[in-house]
Amino acid sequence: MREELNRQIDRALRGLLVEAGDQEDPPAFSLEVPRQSEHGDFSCNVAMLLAKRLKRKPREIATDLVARLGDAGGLVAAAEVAGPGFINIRLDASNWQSLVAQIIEQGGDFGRCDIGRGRKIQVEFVSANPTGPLSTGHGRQAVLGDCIARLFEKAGWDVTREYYFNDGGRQMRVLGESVKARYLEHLGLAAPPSAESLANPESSWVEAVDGRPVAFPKDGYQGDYIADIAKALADEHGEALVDEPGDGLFRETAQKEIFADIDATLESIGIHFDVHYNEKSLYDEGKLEQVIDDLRAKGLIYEADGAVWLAAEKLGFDRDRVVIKSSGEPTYLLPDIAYHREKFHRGFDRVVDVQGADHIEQFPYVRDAVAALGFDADRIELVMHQFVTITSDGQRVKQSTRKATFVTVDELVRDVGRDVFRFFMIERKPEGHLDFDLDLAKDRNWRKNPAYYVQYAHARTHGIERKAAEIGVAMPSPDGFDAGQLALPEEIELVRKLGEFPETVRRAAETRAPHHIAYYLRDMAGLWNPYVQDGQQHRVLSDDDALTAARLGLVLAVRTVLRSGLELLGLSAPERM
RNA sequence: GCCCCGGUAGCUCAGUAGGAUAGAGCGGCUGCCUUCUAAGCAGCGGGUCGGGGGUUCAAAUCCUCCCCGGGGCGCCA
Repeated sequence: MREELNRQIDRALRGLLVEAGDQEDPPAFSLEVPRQSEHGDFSCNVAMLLAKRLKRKPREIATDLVARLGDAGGLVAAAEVAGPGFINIRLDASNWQSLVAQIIEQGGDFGRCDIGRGRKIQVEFVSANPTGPLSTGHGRQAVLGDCIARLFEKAGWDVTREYYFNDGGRQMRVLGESVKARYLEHLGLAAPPSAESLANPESSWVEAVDGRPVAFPKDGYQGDYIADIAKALADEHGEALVDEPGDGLFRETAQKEIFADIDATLESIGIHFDVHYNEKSLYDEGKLEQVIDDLRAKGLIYEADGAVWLAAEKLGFDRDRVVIKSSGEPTYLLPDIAYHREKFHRGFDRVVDVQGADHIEQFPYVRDAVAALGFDADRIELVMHQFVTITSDGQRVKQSTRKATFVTVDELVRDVGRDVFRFFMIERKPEGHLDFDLDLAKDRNWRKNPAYYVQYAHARTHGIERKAAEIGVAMPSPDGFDAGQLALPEEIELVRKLGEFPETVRRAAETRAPHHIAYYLRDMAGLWNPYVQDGQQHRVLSDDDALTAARLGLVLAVRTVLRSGLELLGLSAPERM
């Protein structure tokens, strides 16, 4: 509809330019849905854009264009000049009415597009190290990444959801040390600190427990889950593991169990990954050495102070970065570069990294290093998101990762349920802070809680269908009603909103911003709920068979779009509530 | 000091390929239950779009300077 209108305006425009003796191409004008419906279905700004070029008054140009548009026929019901030179266009109502049948016919495909043309895109998200339960920040990222992936699927991309599994490096060693410390403590063998602990500079921290000194790693993980794992190991093996290094069985057990928990958490909010990519495999397959060699060949690697450096200044950064520490261990940067190069080797046309704001600084190094290795850096995109705060009773709920007093995804999901969790996490634009209103999220009142409000709008379509069945009225087929019956302003309004869905999906996909879908759904529900509620004015089920059929068609169209939208956010679309 | 992100109604936030009278939810106030779910709906009140300059026919939106908040600037990840 929009495209057709665009063509017609373009044709009128070219005619006008030819007559004016102007050889240039017409300007790129906008054709938007005005805020106020009194301004018509579409509004065009082209006359104002041309004013200077043609040295004529905008309103004059607009008037000429409207005259030329007159021949359009069929599509346009009325076009008028307004304000400083807008051309406001009202479409013939039949255009909107026929949309209802189209939506029903297309079903879940309404809103789908083929921007991706089947190309391969990878969305990497969560990628949390298996050192503890998922925090709310991870939860936000999980929902965000998943919704972005859903949008890409809707836009015709072949999507791979990927979790980069950090199982190499120091962090996992500290995890193992932490478990071992708790293991010794549990067996009453913790004091004094073991020789191994004291010999290791990373394990020299001594913590007082019940007045006794206990060896515990510096920056160790203090959560109860560590003690639980330790206890399970003690129960199973007794004192047999006293001489086992922290980096061995302790680390492996902790990693496995914690990851299983993470997986279960993600499962509980409906998130699945296609690939779990192991950092360790990059080590095992020699990818790190390859990257070093290739970067060295480009003159971007040098040695100094016993470490290996990336000459980042040559790439325009303000300082160089260590990629292999003097200890011989790579920093996170090296495997990251290797990993991202692998993404291209694996054939992805486009790569999207979803990351928290704390990682933002690192991204350019990875991207530009991969670019230096000969890949198109524009094909790597970053979606950055800020963190989550939890508010209850007007107060911030205090969170500390170090003390392991943070609110976990599990706790939140237990309190508010999966659908509300997802909706609240996706409702804000990624780059802004997200304030999770726990009281509102817990509120079962559908009027207040926006997640329920949208779901309830969907459930209402089924409520009407149930009522129809009761009185023996069948739901119509796409060609089984005359949509011309839908003539009330609020009905046209509803259909117009339905018509915006494809454009909304496209925009959300292109800008990687799923919150647009959440807002669209609230708007849609905000039109539909009142329509249903105010049934004195326009009951769907009435004595007028033709009108009833048309309104039931509207019910089906609304349901189709609401369900598609909920699906894009990964929410259920309940039939009754 | 440098880099990134925010600053829009009492609160939480939409709105940036420049468009007309800046929107929503929550909270507040006032109404509506013989109804396809009142777990709902209608209405009212609420604003120097952080501030100053600039570009433009037109700026919340673009440029610039400043203020405030968050994050980051490691041989941590």
